[in-house]
Amino acid sequence: MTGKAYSSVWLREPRKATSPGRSREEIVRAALELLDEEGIDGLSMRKLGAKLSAGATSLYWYVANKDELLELAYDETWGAITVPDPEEVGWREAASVTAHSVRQVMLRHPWLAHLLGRLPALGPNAMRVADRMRQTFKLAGFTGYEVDYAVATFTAYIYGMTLPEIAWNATMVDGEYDADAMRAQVMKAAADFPDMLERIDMDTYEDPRVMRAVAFDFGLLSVLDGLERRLVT
Amino acid sequence: MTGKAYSSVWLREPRKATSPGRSREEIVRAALELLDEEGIDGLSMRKLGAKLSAGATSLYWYVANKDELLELAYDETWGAITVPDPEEVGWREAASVTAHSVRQVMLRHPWLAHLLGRLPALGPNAMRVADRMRQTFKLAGFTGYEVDYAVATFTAYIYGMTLPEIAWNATMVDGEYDADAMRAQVMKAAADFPDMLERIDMDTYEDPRVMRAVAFDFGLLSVLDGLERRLVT
DNA sequence: ACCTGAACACCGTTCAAGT
DNA sequence: ACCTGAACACCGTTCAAGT
Repeated sequence: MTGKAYSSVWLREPRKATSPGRSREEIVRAALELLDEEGIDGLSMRKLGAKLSAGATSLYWYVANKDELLELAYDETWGAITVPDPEEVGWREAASVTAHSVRQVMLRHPWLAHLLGRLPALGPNAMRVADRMRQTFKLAGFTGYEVDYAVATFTAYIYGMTLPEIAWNATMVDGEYDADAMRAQVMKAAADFPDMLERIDMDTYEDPRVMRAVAFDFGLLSVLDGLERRLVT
Repeated sequence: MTGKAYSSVWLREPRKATSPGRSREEIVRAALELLDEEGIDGLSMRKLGAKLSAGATSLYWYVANKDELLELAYDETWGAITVPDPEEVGWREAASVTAHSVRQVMLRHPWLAHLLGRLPALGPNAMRVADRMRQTFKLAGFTGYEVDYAVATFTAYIYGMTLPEIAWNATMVDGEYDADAMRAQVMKAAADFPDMLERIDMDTYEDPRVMRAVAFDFGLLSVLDGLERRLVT
């Protein structure tokens, strides 16, 4: 039992770029547009083909399947992330800027939420970011496996915090909800839990955007403090 | 523009349970089996219908659509989570046990990864867990909005850490990969990043399960320490 | 009150056939 | 080397019709 090799776009040679016809870049760019405009369900091979005035199945010449295409689009978004050089700004500042940048990019491309737990991130852009993160936490003083643990904890926080935010935006903002109706209904759901009700009584639904941002900073501070504490003991 | 009301299974009255025919519980149970056995793509209304020796469309009598069914299955899994009473064991112990319990349940139902960022969690079981978590962090000393921030940070960490673990399991274990081939291929992907290569040179792929568990505890300790630090300042 | 089958409007992917 | 259309095996959901 040799097992089948793990497969990913990045581990295969791309079609060599010849001049005529379509190109992989063109296809990925169009896919990104479709994803940003219509979300994860808005991207189908047929629609993408149509957008490029091609048959849906022509795309399979450039890309093995839809997942490969998503991997390419995925990595593209990693390219937009700012990771300052920790040597220049210090590790805490570098980590903080990175965290906010990842959050912003995720909020700008909500369809990323559907890919994060599903596709490997082995593309060059994702690698670049991962490498910089490692440097950041090494500079902080972590060594050996602890560098990985620190990076994992840090990114886990960012993902875990931003994912529900995306979900919220999707159901609330896009769903053009009625704030008061929503509030009443959540109260009903929380009816048996006095502690939950108490919370809802606060002005929770006032300005969710600001709330979310404040919460993010609060948690980020906590996580960085907690990681720093590992260094002194 | 009044906006459409936010909708969720929990906010509608269920069909009243009459004796004959199928029941919502029966359907949800069958759906859970299908999800656990075949994953998120294994659940289709047609397959589920067949499993219950019914026409696929019969299910629409009990459930408005597939998402509602998923919401019900989703909440069912929250029922399996252990949340100790913080008054009895102390807030740090309660938080720690809860974190490990959530991770275990997620690993046992990997399809949860696809729902976490997508569906609201307003079911009774999810509410129970959320309520207990709030109590835990209130006991720790948080007040007002900070209770929410602390809970959000805590759960963000758990989700963010476990999600990639599920993804890893899905591609690696289920894909019955060849460890050495995998290793070589990731090296190729990381070729331009000396820092990444250095990491791969360590015995990273030795026993991922243990590594993951250690990493989880490391991060959990950090997050709880970081949150605790918010209380003293 | 509950269940059905047919039908609609979609999917991703394969493949033989074209240029 | 690149593109095509037809075809296969699926989807979720609606709805008129049955009992």
